[in-house]
Amino acid sequence: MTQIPAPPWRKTRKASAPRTVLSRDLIVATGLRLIDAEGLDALSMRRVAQALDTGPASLYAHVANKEELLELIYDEVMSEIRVPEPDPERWLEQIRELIMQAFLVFRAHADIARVGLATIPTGPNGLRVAEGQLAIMLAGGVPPKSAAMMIDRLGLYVCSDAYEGSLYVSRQRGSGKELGEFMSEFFGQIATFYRGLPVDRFPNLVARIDDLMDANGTERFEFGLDLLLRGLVSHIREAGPTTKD
Amino acid sequence: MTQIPAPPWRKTRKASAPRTVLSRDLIVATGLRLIDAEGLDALSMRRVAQALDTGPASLYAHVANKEELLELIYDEVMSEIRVPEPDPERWLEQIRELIMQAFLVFRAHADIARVGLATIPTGPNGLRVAEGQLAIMLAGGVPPKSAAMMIDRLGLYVCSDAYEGSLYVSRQRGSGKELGEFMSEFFGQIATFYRGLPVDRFPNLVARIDDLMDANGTERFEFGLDLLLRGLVSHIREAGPTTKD
DNA sequence: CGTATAAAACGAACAGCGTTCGTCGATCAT
DNA sequence: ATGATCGACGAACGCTGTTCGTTTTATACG
Repeated sequence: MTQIPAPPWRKTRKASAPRTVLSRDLIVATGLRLIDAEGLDALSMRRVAQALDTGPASLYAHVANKEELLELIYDEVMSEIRVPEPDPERWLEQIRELIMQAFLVFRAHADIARVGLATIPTGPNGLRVAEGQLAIMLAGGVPPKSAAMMIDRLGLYVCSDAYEGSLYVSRQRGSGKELGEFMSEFFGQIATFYRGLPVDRFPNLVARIDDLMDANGTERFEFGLDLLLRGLVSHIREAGPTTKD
Repeated sequence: MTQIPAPPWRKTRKASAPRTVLSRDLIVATGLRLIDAEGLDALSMRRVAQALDTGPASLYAHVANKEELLELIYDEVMSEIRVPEPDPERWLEQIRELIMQAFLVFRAHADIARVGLATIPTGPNGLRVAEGQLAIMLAGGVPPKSAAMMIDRLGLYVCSDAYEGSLYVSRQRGSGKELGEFMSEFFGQIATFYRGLPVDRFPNLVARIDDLMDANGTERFEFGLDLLLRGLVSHIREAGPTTKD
């Protein structure tokens, strides 16, 4: 909902700040900074309050509870996603690029995807991105019902993949090691585990360990995204591309 | 020195109360029962211990920590999934049926999918299911690397969808209402919210609310699964179905 | 049969969590 | 100047996962 900002000519008194000046935006920004720096697990109301040099109770004047704070932070992250003007000729590429962009944004703010997975987007930026996807697909001639479903599935896919990725980051954070070292060590252990499995019960797993292990996160994500988009095209072809609503 | 009589508050021997016999399996079974009955959020080490008429510390003799307990419960749930003997002619249907079966199992034990999403499967049943998928796809002529990726993506998809579904169950549980009533009320609120959005900023969302809202969980899941499988077939056709490893 | 030893069970406690309550102090309209 | 309103905040509640040190039990052995 578009809300009218306070007219700047209204008395800006404020100046004298005897108490610390809290605000919703400041709390959200601080929360996001903490998540980026220390991870979602480290984000507690107490921690945010501490970073703002106050007590936890003070936050509740601006934010209903932790869940609302997380949703606000999530929407703040979504603001980084840019949606293009729909081009009917390039709708498929546009969707692919949009989703890849979202993937990269979630990667950058690793842990925040855990929040998105648990939330129906109602913030301005979440709505903006959904509207953008829908506009692109409708412009490209995707049947409305399929487009609506697709938004849902793509959103789930992006968030869930980023979520999975964030778990490794969490573990790495807990281990204290550097990321590259942690990753190779971790996957080395997994590979060793798989290699030690009884061949009679898991012949294919053991035989294909290298195939199971060698793709990195981005490759896996793009593979799945490619499947979903190929599938959509195939689905449209079959159902008829010019279905009326 | 006068003999001090035994202080009456000193231990009274406790009578002969045969200690409860704990075991890993019993703890896991109890944990699963509690999750089904009260939800994952209600599962604490204290709650499990209480159900077994003991203290939380007693559990740690059989289970390393809460995470390990959850993984054991998760694998226990996976034991309900049956994998068929690979039939090269029917590989695609077999995969589809297997994934749908997993979907239904996760639905039945609502909250457990949250654990699966956070875990690389290393339990016997997780491995069994993965081996089964791989066997079916390899028998069907899917290139090994694609099959390996597919296992990963399908697992992520099933868990993430079930996870999302479990969130509604959690909220319903918290609200105290009956499931059907809660669902229709909840989605009614969402629809109302979307309908109230400013049309100038979100024209397509507002115009397509019914398309966005009307599919139920199972339809959405099958839609996405269909996309992934269509995409796989398309991918194989393009890359060549008989690629050597 | 009595006793030593290892394993399991356990009570209590620690540090941390989200959230609420009641109070205090500052700002603003009158 | 004064009363009302609202943000800031200290303290507390009930909960969490986990650990420590101790007690109790079952088993092995002389």
